[in-house]
Amino acid sequence: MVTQIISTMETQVSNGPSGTSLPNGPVISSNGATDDSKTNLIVNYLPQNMTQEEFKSLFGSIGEIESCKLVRDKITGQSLGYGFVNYVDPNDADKAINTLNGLKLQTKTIKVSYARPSSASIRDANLYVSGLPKTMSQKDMEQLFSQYGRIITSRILVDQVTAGISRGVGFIRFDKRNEAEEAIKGLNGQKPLGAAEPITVKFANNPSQKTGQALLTQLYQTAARRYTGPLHHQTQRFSMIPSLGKGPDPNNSSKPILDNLLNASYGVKSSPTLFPRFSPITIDSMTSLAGVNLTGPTGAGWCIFVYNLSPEADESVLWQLFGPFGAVTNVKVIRDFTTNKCKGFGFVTMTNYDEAAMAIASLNGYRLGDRVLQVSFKTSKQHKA
DNA sequence: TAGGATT
Repeated sequence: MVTQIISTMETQVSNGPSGTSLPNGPVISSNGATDDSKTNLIVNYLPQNMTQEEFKSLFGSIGEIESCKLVRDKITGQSLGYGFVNYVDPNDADKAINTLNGLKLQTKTIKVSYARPSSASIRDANLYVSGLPKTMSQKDMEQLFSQYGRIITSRILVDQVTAGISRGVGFIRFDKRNEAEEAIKGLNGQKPLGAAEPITVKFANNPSQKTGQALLTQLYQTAARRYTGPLHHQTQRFSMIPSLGKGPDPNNSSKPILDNLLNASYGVKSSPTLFPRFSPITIDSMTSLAGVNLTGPTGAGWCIFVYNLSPEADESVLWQLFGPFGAVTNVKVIRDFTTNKCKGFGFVTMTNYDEAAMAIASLNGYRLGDRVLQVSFKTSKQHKA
């Protein structure tokens, strides 16, 4: 059965660093070791096909990175959908959380938060819960489990076809493994207050522990994508565009992501009716232009010219706009040297032609606040201008 | 009855 995630509600407990802070630069403790609790971030819910390079490019647009790593499966090399970014400056880590947490990339909404110090005690602390009453919300479930420790994430799976009815199964990740153990002891086989049936609580399987068949399937898909490009879900991708006009994801408790940065242009009435719908004609006409006077796809990918950005626009705006369409390798806002304000345009590099074409077809003419964007493949003529 | 949260 097809399922989807209800949400990735944040817990009330802060995941932030503790201890004394310095205004700038790495924090050095008395024993000489660097304390990266204010610079090291964990990034979750990354798109499956995002590469290390794209990952670095996205987070490097915020500030200087000390190190970053997209975590991969040791055997298949596939992304595990999360990674770490350690900034040089704690202020940039803070900025990355404020501007990139909640960013929509393809079908995912990424989560950016401080990484907890690595420790054996925080591993294998994820629980699988089944037999939950269908009426139990994510909050209800957290309330039930929170007596056993600090909850890092929780989710309830829902049926897609019945528009979000709980399937009665979910996950609870505790901060510490021993907290998860206590929750199993206390809740497995117990009936929640008012429930007719007892719930089952056990350690979740590690998602990377796949069956041989699943591994083969994954390897096959990986190989197939090398030749045919990523699988496309155009309807899904397009359905995300009107959401640009709706502001931050209400399921994500991050601060209003881009509102401040964009003169609240995401928050006001960016009418979906003004949004140019997918047009096969548009795509065909662009396809016919390929190779005529475009700069792509040399090396890094297809370069896209974005015109009529506001003076306040920054790189995260471009990630926000183009990320949902596919692999973005680089974004650049062109700024005035003296004022550091955006000069009204920028560039985006996308790996795949069809994803770039789709982004252009969708975003050219898109109203961003009180501005109408002009989006096209970068041409040699524009390059000279 | 199945998510990609610790390099």
